[in-house]
Amino acid sequence: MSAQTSAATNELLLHAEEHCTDHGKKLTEKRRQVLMGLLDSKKALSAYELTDYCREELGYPIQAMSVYRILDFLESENLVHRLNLAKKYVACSHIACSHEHELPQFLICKNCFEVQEISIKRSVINSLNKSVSDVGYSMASQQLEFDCFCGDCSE
Amino acid sequence: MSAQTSAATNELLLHAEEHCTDHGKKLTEKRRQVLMGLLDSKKALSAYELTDYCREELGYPIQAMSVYRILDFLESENLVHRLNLAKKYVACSHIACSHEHELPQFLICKNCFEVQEISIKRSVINSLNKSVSDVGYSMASQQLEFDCFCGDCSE
DNA sequence: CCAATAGATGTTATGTTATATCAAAGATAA
DNA sequence: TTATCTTTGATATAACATAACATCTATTGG
Repeated sequence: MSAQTSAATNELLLHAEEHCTDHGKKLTEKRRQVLMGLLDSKKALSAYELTDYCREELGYPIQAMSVYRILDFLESENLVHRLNLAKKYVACSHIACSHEHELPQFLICKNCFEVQEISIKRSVINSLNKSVSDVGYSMASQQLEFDCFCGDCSE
Repeated sequence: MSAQTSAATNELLLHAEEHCTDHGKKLTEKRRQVLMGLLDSKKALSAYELTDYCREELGYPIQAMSVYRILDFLESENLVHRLNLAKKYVACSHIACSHEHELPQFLICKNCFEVQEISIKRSVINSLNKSVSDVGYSMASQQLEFDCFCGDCSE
């Protein structure tokens, strides 16, 4: 539909659809459009930016409320990650992978909101968990987020 | 003024005042009140919660706008930390320390917003920085925040 | 001491992110 | 095909945050 929507994006959307049906869920048209928006965008988008992007760039008008609901759904299906620090959302970079992946860590450029999904060494994560449990706490999630500057935006 | 304001809090307020004057800044009455609110509270507070706390618990009415400005000031003086993940604020736990401290890391209980300020081992931080620079990024801040559960709130 | 100035706070408006609620539309199943 | 469940629309509101300008207060130079 959209000029921006590449063959690669369509390939990923097929994977996402299969992923959903495998779980007895449906990748409806609207859900597809929101995911397409995130896949086509090269950076993290807020829910409201995503409504604009869908409407203006993809030609799919959608309401912010629906976007929030759909993001919740996509996140529950592990197709999308919510970045709490940036208050933005990104498509999972492993949609096409069939295997289970480790929990993701995200580097978010504070300037341009480009997002890099990385895997930190298990030993480092374990050290972190140790520091946390030493004071009687436990990690609520192993999904870590770090405010960064990307190569282009480094001062 | 307030029943809750302990001798320990007053001691810390004196340190804070001295700290400000050393930098040619003033810990005004309102700034003092906001800091007192954070010191008296055992958990992280949002700016709006802080206005309520100051008014209801300490008897100092203050507007949310002023609280935001004052929090900016107190943060610039390193007397207060802004927790981006929780969107809340805490008094620095090292106000009474005269020495320079390492950059802080925070464990924030997702349930009750109790905050634990810890120091993660330098080697772990270095490993993290390495993982980040490996993909061409750089950390925007070494102040790390982790969503956790405290001992009481652990499932 | 007083006027000029800088700094702090008051006040109002608005922007951004997110949730709650109920109605309508669409899909699924008995 | 009617009943039910899921999805989406629509509206309202909450929570968090900043912008802009007015007013008040403290400081300082004359």
